[in-house]
Amino acid sequence: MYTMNLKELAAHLGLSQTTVSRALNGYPEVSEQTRRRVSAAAEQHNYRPNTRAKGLATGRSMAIGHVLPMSSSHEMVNPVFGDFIAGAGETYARNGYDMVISLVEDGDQERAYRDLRAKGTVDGIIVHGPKSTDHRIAQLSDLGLPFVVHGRVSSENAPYSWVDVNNRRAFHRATSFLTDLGHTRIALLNGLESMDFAARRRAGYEAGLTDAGLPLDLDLCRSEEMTEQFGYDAANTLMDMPDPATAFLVSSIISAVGVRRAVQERGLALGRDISVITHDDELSYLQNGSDIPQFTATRSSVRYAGAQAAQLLLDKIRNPLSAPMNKLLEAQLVLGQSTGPAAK
Amino acid sequence: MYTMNLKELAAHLGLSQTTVSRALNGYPEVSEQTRRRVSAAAEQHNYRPNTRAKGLATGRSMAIGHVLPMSSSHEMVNPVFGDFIAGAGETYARNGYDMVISLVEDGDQERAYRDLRAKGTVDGIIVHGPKSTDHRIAQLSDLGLPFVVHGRVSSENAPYSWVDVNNRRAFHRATSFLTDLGHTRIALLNGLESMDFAARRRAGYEAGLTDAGLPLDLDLCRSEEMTEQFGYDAANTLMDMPDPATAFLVSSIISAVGVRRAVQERGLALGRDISVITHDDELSYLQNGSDIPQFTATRSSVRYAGAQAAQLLLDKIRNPLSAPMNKLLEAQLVLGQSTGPAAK
DNA sequence: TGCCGCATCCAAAGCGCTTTGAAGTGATTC
DNA sequence: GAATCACTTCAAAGCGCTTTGGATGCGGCA
Repeated sequence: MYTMNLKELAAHLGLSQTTVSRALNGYPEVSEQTRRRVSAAAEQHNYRPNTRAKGLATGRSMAIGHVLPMSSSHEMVNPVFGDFIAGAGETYARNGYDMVISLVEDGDQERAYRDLRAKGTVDGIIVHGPKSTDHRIAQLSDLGLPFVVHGRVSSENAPYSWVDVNNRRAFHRATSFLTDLGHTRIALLNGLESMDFAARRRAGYEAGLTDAGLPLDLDLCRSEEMTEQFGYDAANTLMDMPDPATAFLVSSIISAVGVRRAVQERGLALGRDISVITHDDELSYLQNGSDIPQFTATRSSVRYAGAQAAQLLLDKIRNPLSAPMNKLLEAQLVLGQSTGPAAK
Repeated sequence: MYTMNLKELAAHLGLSQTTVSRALNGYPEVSEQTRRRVSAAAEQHNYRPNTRAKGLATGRSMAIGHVLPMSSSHEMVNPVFGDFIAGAGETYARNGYDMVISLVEDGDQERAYRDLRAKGTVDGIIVHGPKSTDHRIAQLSDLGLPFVVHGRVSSENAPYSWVDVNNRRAFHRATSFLTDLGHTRIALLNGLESMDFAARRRAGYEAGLTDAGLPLDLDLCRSEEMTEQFGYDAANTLMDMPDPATAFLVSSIISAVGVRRAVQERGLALGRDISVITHDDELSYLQNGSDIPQFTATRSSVRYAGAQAAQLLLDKIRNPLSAPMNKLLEAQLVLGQSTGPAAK
């Protein structure tokens, strides 16, 4: 299919490129009449300005980069990512931005950011999977490339933009809820605790135990990639202990599904024999029940977080001198069918 | 951080832009000595050619577009997408390509492709979620933009490039496996049957029934977005029928998890009271057991499919005149713990 | 009549790169 | 010594757009 460019369109209209460009970009120094004529012709010939040429001229790429760390050992794309970009993508689309995804190995992170910056591929980036100690923040600040972090970095005390869930409070509340129900053997099935979010959840969990005067038992704490299999295996191990867990606090609904499998396989019932609270990102394909939530959960839409992060980033790009902005989302504690009083 | 451009680098070296450009791009008409000198300087100053400028000059964008249809009713990003792009992304990275994602509403599809083409954002695209009847193929062929389909389009008889799983055969075999075990009430929990892959699975299922001389009972066939909740609800309904299903053939491990939940909630056991076979895309976060597969399954790595599709597309871009290429992946039928002989 | 201001429009430069066509330099050949 | 050649290097054009700094024409005003 043939595609017209500005020069040809201008020639076709008997106008200069300048005028056509201005007409299409809504500049005032062009009469309403010609603007309409230009618009009509552009529409008819299906003219779209070439992104690269436009970008070269304006110095902006109208694209946002998402950098996903993948440790070379287990190259997984977290399922919450899908819903996150669904939210972000909608915001981008509304504002005429494209979304480019980079899957980067842990070692190459630094280079990846430099490249993105030097090559000018994107106008800003969203940082995924921040760790408790993460040099990327400092590095990105140096680079002068606008960015927003999905999550936070505890080690970083200079200000930067982020969108995060109040993970600590969520898990604190969840733990307290379980201790109030009389549970004393509460297991924590957490994500990798090098990840910032997981460390915060851990802290919330510990605070909850402390509130109830319960000791921290490291045997009850597991920390791994949050797969279904992890939930299953960990639950089995923990229920087989001499002094077994009676409640599980789980970092992802995916692992919670694994816990449920282990529980049900033993002929036990969730909410009666074993209590489970999970964090629920409101994944579209793995919803927590329809009417009554299946799991009691700390709920926070990751899709919404994506939309928010995208918006913050676009604002930052529009106004580069603005101070870093933060958004702390509170998770709801929703009551489901997976929790109940501890057996006597 | 300061970034150098070609002009400055050339000036710094006391060479022309031509020579520097050629040195860096490996052209022969430059002496080894100067090439080394140039490379060293480029490395030292962290020079990366600007993507947009390079693209403008070469006419290529070094980016691949992934277009995800999202019906406006339920805007879901399929979880298999994550693993697919993990596979594709690796191939792109190795070849210096970027990956840009477009989330497009069903109505805007046509326009989205025109735009992508006219704006020159990408050199080729991967088409996701093809339907049995899908005009996008014809349209893309018209556009002259290289593309590869993840899946196929039954309505299309002109050749085009695709990567697909042999869904029909996989579900045929799975059905036969169940009938061989003596099951006569086999339910099909399928994806939306407007989707091509789902239609093919349906056909395989029907062929399997026919082979065994079993009638097609439409009450046993469900077709929806493949969520966990769908599996749960459908399983409950089908087990409550007067002449209930004793086996389930499920299109996604996510829905299979829902089926399992329904089964276990009733105190029934998978593989003994109820048989389940699911399709298993080998999702990294939802693996089908570790040593012994939990579910008997038709298995095919969607991550691998992503890598293959990407490779086909890059080949096509490199050699635009080549004939369309296809890759039909055979699913393995792996035996797990979720199937057993029908109860007498 | 002459001048100014306003509303429109335009030519040309520039964004950072690749690539064409040509030129400079020795070394080699007759 | 001139002509040829291979090897390096370069100046400049061009990719498709935006934007600067004029031009042009017209009515209004003194």
